[in-house]
Amino acid sequence: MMDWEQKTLLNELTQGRELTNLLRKHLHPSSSPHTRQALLEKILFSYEKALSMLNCNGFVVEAKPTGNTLESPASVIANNSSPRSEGSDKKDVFKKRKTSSGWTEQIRVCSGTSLEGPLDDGYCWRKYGQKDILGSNFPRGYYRCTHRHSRGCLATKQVQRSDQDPSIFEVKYRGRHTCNQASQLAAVTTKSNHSRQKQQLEEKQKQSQETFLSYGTGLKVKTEELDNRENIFPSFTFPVGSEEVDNTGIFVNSLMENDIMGNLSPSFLSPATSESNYFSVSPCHMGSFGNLGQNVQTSESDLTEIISAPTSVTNSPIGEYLDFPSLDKLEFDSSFPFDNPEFFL
DNA sequence: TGTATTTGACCACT
DNA sequence: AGTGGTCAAATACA
Repeated sequence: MMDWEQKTLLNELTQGRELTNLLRKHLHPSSSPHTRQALLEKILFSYEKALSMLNCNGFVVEAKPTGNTLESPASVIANNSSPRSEGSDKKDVFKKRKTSSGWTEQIRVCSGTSLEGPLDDGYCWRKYGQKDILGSNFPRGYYRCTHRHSRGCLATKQVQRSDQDPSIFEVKYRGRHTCNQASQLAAVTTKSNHSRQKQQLEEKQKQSQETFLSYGTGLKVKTEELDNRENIFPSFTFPVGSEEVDNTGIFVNSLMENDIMGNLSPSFLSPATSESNYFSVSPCHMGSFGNLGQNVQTSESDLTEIISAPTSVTNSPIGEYLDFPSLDKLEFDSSFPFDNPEFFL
């Protein structure tokens, strides 16, 4: 009997296949390029989500030996080989202990004088565990996305209060949020007026800014070193055919929402100093707090703001990721092996 | 009553 | 064997 993850995986793959067939029908020159691009993004998202699920469940999709993957490249083994599933009446789940190398992001949040706990980072988290950690005065809380089951979102995070400064919460993010990508893509495909999007976003930012202010001052976020950055983009692919700026915007939009906004939740933070890994919260992006939930759409213009942040962030992992949207300047050789499956691994 | 949190137990990893 | 991550039943809460 299939569990929900398998169903979700199957659905994503099936959807990818159907969308690919649909795209094939739209390859006719008379078809709208926007439609093709939208279909392409949906296909990419479906496969991205499926691959993400596989990565998080003990499969290794990465073909390249990176030395930082969760498992060796040779261990492309299905999770049903787990000892726990053998001769056990417990639920057939794969429970693999995650090592530090599996973390995709480490963020330190200081909520100033408030000791109420870490800030809402814009996503809905559900606590599923708490553990006393050796050498730490405070227990570590384990959270996963509220929409893990309903939308197959595999994002998780750990929150632990700092021993040195109890007002500091160390937040480690893992996995990407896929729970809001569908609505995001739908919004992109149905909206062509970006200025209107920006206007709507600004309104939301304005409304939620008051909420942010209630959190107090002194918020800072520190990005830690990423042990294996390929986990952030486990199957990163370039957009195919960037003949239009809008198309690239769609790509950036979806990718940012999926990977940056998911893995690096406080990605709306702007760099505070050029030499520090600390990020101060820029009020202009704080609209993301509290209401950047599953259905909030991030406009291209807003993303551009984030992306075009000073290059000083290149010292940080976030900065490096924020640099990638300059892909819109990339040009692909017509001989680029898109038909080579290895490229997509 | 549905949803979120707590918490002890289980299990993988080192 | 110790430690940390996750599960799931019990409990709390709106």
